[in-house]
Amino acid sequence: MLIATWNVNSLNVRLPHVLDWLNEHAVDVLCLQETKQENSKFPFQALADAGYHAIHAGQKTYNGVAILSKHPIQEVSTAIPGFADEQKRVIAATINGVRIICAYIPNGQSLESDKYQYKLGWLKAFTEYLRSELALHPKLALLGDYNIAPEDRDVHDPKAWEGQVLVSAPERQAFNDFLGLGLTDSFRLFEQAEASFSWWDYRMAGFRRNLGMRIDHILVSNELVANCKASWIDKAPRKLERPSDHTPVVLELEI
DNA sequence: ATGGCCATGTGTCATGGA
Repeated sequence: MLIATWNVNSLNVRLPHVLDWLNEHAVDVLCLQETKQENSKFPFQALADAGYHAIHAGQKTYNGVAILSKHPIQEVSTAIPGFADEQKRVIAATINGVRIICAYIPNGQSLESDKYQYKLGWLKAFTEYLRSELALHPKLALLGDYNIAPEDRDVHDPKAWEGQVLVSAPERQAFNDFLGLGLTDSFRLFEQAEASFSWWDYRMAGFRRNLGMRIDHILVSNELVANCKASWIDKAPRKLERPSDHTPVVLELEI
């Protein structure tokens, strides 16, 4: 099956892109971030018409995560248990026997910001949540906007970004802690072009000049590594009119 | 050419994104 993640930066604006993309690629599972709408506004019907079940944890203006699936969605969870968070950033479900966790990890803004402290606290709680989920579900995939570029090769200009948010040592440590739990960056299981990115700033002609970052990831548990057949970033939606600043990341799983 | 965007709602600016 094909699973994918895409930060759409407003599903209200991007729904036509999402429907077109689903129609073209027929992925089995698509995790969305930054839907930026309440559940009552979520386009359940349009997605059902396209052949997709959907679950959504939304809020007005900010955040919001969803999982779309061609297959039945089971064991839904919409938060990190025991972690009080006003922001809708996590939704999880079991699909075809695979635990799918869709996450929108906080941005952090800058190292001096309160939002950075929130990000680090969030990552700590999320890591413990992942640990418990992995114990319950050996077949697990974590998809989403991590707001972390794990290595320098995931950054267009590592010198310019050195020590900044998205690449700082504590953030990269948190990413490595995920790996330490028994997760693997599926994108790097396969040969990839240099300067492969999933996000480009709207400003400074970032996309045209490929001034991007790879911050959207699909991590898989050890038990799924052998099932991974291919992974790629689909840059096509980033070329459309009124694009999201992120583009989809896809993993082919032999399930 | 060293700037340059976009979405939202509180709305014609401020805030957040990354």
